[in-house]
Amino acid sequence: MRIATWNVNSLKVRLPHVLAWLEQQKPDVLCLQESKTEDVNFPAQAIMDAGYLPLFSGQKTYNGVALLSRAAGGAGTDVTAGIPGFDDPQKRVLAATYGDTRVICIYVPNGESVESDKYQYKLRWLAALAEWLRAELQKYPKLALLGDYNIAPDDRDVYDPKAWAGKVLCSDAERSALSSLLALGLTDSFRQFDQPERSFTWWDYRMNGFKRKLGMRIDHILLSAPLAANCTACAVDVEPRKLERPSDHAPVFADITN
DNA sequence: ATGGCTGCTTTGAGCAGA
Repeated sequence: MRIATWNVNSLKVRLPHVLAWLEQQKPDVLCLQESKTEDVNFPAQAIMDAGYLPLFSGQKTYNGVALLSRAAGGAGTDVTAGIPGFDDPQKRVLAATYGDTRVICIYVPNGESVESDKYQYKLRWLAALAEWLRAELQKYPKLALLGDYNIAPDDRDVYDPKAWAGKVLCSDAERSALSSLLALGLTDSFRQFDQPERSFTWWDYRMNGFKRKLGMRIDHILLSAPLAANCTACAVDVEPRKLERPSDHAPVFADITN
């Protein structure tokens, strides 16, 4: 199966790009973040017309996550929105089971800056996520955690690591929180394979960030051991970032046999 | 040089993103 993640920065604006990408890449499950769409306005019909079944948890203006799965593979089951026990009005988590694979779509808080209250919220949020995942992994040995983590794991994932040292997305506490997720038994599927230098998933709209290759790798696919063992590829597809009115993020996909 | 783009919002200046 092919699983993928894409922060679309408004599904309303990016719907044509998403439909084209589904047609071209034919993922079995695509996780979306920043749909910025209330559920009542979710473009479910257009998604279904493209041969996909949508699950969504959204709100006006900010956040919003969705899971799109190939209709032939059936709808997801055991759907969970949010982190159980973590009271949060922000719509950032959606999980569903496809066959025997648990797919969890996450939109980690940005954090704004290490001095911000939003940074503390980010760290609390990540701690709650890790606690919940510990239980999820017990229930679902085949688990994939995909999304916008808003964390660059390593200096090679940052265009200018010296300038970003200690800053939000790169701070020790954030990288430590990511390590805690990996310590649960998850693998960064992207680093299972040789990758081009300067592989990124987000580029600032300003200052021609994309053309100048000034980006960060902050969107990730983490796989539990049984899935990582059967993962045959993981890559960033930068093509949608070249389109008119692109999202500032590019999609990432992973291929898993069986 | 704290800007710069983009999307959104009881429509227009301000927030948020990263």
